[in-house]
Amino acid sequence: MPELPEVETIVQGLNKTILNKKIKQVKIIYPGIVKWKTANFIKETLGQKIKNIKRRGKNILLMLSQDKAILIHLGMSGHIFYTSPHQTLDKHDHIIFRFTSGKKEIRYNDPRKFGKVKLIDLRCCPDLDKLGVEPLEISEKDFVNLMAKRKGRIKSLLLNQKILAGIGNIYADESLFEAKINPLSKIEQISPAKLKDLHRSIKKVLKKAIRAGGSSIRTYTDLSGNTGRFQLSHKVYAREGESCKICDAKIKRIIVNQRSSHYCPKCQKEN
DNA sequence: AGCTCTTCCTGAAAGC
DNA sequence: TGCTTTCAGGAAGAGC
Repeated sequence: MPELPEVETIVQGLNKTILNKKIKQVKIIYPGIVKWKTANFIKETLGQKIKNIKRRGKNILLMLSQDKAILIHLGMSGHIFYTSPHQTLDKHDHIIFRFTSGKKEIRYNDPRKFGKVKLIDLRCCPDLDKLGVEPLEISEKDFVNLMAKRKGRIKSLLLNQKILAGIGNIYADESLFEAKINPLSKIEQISPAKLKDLHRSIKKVLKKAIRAGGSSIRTYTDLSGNTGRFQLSHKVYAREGESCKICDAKIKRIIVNQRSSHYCPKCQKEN
């Protein structure tokens, strides 16, 4: 599941490989991923230069001009590969971008087809406009104020892209463990001091994950097919039944708002 | 407003 | 062994 650190890693990789390259060919094998009329998408992107590559939440933005960009959201199982054109096509390769320079091409691969690719105008783009603040950019004060305005369970809030953009299930669980907050906790019951802990924890976890090249739980890899290393540092995610690395209690998994949540019942007491 | 359920989709894992 | 069922979850939308 590509979340902020994985997407950030991919964006860094793209900046090293396709920056300033001009799109020579766009092959759409499975049009369902492209949320735009196929012919128009090809017409609008052909001949365009990748002027910059940015991340916003879990979205990858291939900037074609000041206002125009190709937006890629990897969904659950989306991959971007930078590979030789001679490489045999995988059955889940859906889109191919070829460039006027360089020997390799970009392939969008997505077994579960939850991802999307579209051409957007940044002056008016609901996909981006609706997103909340970047968790690595928000100040402690703003974070506490943002939380204070909200009700409901802290876990759901962390997953809500309209409030904080980029955190998914892995980093929500890891951040809550780091801050010693139970995923079921109601926001209004969490003290400002604890919210400050959470703010610090989110940044710490995300930064560490970016440095580790993201988490490879099931299928995530970078552009070259290399796995990340942060899964080795996970303290709760996908560790149900295993021992807490701090207190030795057994890690529990529960469902919070349709999402599985992993936590240590001893370190993260409900208040 | 927030919670729950549903849909999209397929590979992996579990169950029989 | 091999078939069938369940589960995983990012995001959106419906209904409460």
